[in-house]
Amino acid sequence: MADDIGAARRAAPEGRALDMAGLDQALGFRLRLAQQFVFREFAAHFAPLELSPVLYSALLLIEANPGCRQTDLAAALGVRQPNLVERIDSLVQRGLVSRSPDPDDRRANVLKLTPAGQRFMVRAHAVHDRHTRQLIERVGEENHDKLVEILERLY
Amino acid sequence: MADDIGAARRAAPEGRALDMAGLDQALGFRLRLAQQFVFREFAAHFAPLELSPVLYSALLLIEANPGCRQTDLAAALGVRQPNLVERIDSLVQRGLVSRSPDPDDRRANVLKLTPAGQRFMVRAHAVHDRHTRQLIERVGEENHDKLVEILERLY
DNA sequence: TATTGTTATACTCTATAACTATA
DNA sequence: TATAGTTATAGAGTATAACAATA
Repeated sequence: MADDIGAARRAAPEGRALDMAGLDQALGFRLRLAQQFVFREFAAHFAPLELSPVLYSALLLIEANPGCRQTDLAAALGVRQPNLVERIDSLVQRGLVSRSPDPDDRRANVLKLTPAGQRFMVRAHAVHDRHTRQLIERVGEENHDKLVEILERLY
Repeated sequence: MADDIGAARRAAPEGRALDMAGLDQALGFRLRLAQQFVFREFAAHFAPLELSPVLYSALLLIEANPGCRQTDLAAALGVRQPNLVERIDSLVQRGLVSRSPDPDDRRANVLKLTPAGQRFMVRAHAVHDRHTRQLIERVGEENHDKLVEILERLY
């Protein structure tokens, strides 16, 4: 008997599970783990396209709003302007986005997809569809939709 | 008329709202904004205690699992061991946690709350309760519970 | 050989202040 | 005066590799 207990202990040396003390019912804790998971899945899907969530979101909004300005894009993405500059730089350098001064307001830049950027987005949309379908498979379509609805209400 | 349009434009210089192109229905996008919001609220509530979400979670688990090891704590928190070391350091330096070598396995450390740490957690629990009640007020209790349930299923 | 804790390091995301050029 | 974009910088959070001590 004592040997069996010892064997069980040796067979499970991956560490002892802790009493979670209700932490697993805390919204902030769940949000952090869930976001880590979803972003890891996103990164795995989008690795071939070398797109982070914010880069994909930026391309998506520029596609839907050709001629938009960086200020409005930052506000829509929930990112500060200074943190958007280098990311736009990278999209311009990759030939996906054009940034040109707005003739009506020469302080502002006008953002558009280049033809290469438009072709690139065909692939990106397909990858995002696969990513989304995988998430829906994981939690069920009702739960997925409910999740988005409540999260939208939260913020 | 033209003057009115001009006035309306000047009265709303906060920027133009963009076509969100379905981005606001994307789970990853919603998760990012929701987590930003919840963490900001958390930070506002816990500023007097100088606790980040991970620091509070660590204290909570040490309180519920006196004598636990850093490996198991890191696994429970969803954090890598190297990233936990300095945070434990700070809790030890603040006199809230004691870290002593495990006599049964001298590679390992044993973590416990100090008496000061136990007193500190009375305040921390009260602050977390207020934080949680505010989140529940925002989305409703049913939605809050549903949210935690689905997020738990997601990860 | 494998594991615990640690150090060093790097990369990302986020935040603010201050600058420029325009308005 | 205020705004658009930029630069510089600082602070979290997270990731891996490699090491010493111990099992």
